[in-house]
Amino acid sequence: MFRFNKDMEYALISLVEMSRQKEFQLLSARELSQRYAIPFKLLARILQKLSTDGLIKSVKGPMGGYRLNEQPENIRVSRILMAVRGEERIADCMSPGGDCAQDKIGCIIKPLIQVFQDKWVSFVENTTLDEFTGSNGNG
Amino acid sequence: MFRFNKDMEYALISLVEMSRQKEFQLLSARELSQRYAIPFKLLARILQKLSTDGLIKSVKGPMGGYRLNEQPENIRVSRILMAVRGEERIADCMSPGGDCAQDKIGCIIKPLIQVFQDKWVSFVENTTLDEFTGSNGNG
DNA sequence: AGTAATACTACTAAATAGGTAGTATTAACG
DNA sequence: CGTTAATACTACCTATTTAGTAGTATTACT
Repeated sequence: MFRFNKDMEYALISLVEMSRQKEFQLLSARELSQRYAIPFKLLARILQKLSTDGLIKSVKGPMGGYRLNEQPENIRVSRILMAVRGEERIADCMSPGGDCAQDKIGCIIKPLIQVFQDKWVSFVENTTLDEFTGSNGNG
Repeated sequence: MFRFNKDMEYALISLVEMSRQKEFQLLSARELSQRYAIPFKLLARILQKLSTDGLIKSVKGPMGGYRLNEQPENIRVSRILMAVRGEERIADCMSPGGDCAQDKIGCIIKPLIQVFQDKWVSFVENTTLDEFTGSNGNG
């Protein structure tokens, strides 16, 4: 819980790598897959999601590949999450149809969850890719 | 991903309910389980974790139950997470042994993940139970 | 035509989350 | 002192989600 899953990790790796490419230069799924030992088909599927969203541009055929379709400073983490995962709620409690913890009065933890939800959204909206393209860890 | 799971929901419900009790008054797992239609044994197990942690105090025997062992304003969400789930990392990338996305230089997304991790920790450290004991939603 | 790339969909395996069951321990109460 | 109602602990099972695999279609460079 509260973890980046592999899909998100792979998407982030790909986007950071693309942000390091020269402008208009393409990066193929095969190249990325080999460089980071990511299963090829799995990675391809994720890149296709990013492409469908418009975050990256795809070029088919030999010499094809992907490149960023936005400036890194305009790529919000919220958008990456949306492209990879679609709409998501922070708890069942927040669902519209509502698998909600009801007593006779109402959902007792909804106010709490709402505070979390709001802060979380604000965080992912205000964090962009360019914050991370600088120095490299060695983990 | 990035969701409260049921264990956390049940823990939050229980703690908010206990914070509404009169001082030293006990609330039993059975009562909570019935009030919110939470499976009894499952809830009991979670309450035992909170009790082991010291967040709540347990009293055995007939007329027994649980009560808060701390003031709501001193109960940080980080502590509830720790009690229920134990130590957790925001991504495999942050593990010490490190299932990390390595290229030849180092882990390419570690700086990014670290920013998230830090902000997340600061958030759960600075959010306490008393922020939520006020008005009730009707979810 | 051959090949190397993306696009799409179905399926399978592994891991996690959610729930069930049974037994032990404790303490109030008649 | 036995019954009962509570917590404590552990093992197990099921459902859902995550992660990975496979195959085929499409596109475009050579």
